[in-house]
Amino acid sequence: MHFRKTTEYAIRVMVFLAENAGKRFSVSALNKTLDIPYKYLGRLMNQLAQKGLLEVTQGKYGGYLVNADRLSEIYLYQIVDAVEGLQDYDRCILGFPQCSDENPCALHHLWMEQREAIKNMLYSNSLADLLKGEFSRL
Amino acid sequence: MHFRKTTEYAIRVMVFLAENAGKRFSVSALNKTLDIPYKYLGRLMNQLAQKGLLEVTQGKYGGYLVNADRLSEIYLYQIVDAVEGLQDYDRCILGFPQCSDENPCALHHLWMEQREAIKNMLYSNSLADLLKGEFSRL
DNA sequence: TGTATATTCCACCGAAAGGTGGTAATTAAA
DNA sequence: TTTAATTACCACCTTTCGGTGGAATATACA
Repeated sequence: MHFRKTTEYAIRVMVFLAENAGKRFSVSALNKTLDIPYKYLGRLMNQLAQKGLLEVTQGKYGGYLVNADRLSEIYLYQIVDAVEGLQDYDRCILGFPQCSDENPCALHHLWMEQREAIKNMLYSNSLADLLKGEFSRL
Repeated sequence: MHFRKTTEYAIRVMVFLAENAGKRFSVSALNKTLDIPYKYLGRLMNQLAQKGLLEVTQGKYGGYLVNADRLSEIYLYQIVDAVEGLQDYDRCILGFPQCSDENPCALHHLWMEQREAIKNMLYSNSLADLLKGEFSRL
């Protein structure tokens, strides 16, 4: 049970940029401080920028940044969605396509609880919440 | 956020054998009813048998079974451990090696809650609990 | 003891995730 | 207008996971 490594990277970068909101960082700067492979990070940053999760400027002195006034609009689920998608959170843990509340598999209720709790965590916490250290629950 | 496919397969088989405790099934029988690739399943069954999670007899009319009186001794965490290991449940969600309760990353407390809840689910529910549909929490 | 039906074991194949290399395009500023 | 620093893009490499093929081994029973 784990997030993809790429998702881990994405959250790491976004949290870092949130902590340094408004400042612009090049890929090589991020690479040095965050210990994420340079080239792979470059591709990831591009992906996050295209999803609108951060702002990018090209050319010399260019780089990536997150604006301070956007921190409360960027939720964890958006980061996860941008890199690995959210499909997993609607899937039967045993992979039974017919599994549902009405026709539950042996782990359905048990798993639903966990899955919904995680979903809730992802949907109710923005970057701003993380920085404050005051976490939200729906 | 998901279990490996192999873990899904393992839980699926174990739950099925639990529901049919005491009966012996060949790989091809399991393959037909559980929709898991024949050859891959064979390897998985062998692995589960070696971990002591089920009993196997070789040769004609051989196959795999779980004894009814062992259902309350086999916990979900053992199945997960047998196939993908339990390392993930002690890892920082951002991959920071120095992350701890004293020196938490921005998601530490939030993530700990979820992680511990899942751990708790895995450690407190046996196959017997699943069949009864009466789930346990520590 | 021969045969059919099993598991076991080993090597390989294929797809997906993670990671690298090279070059083109973009831009600030000397 | 040239140069340096940067992102963007494309193709490829490596590792891991999921999956397959085939032969060796075990065993019930006719």
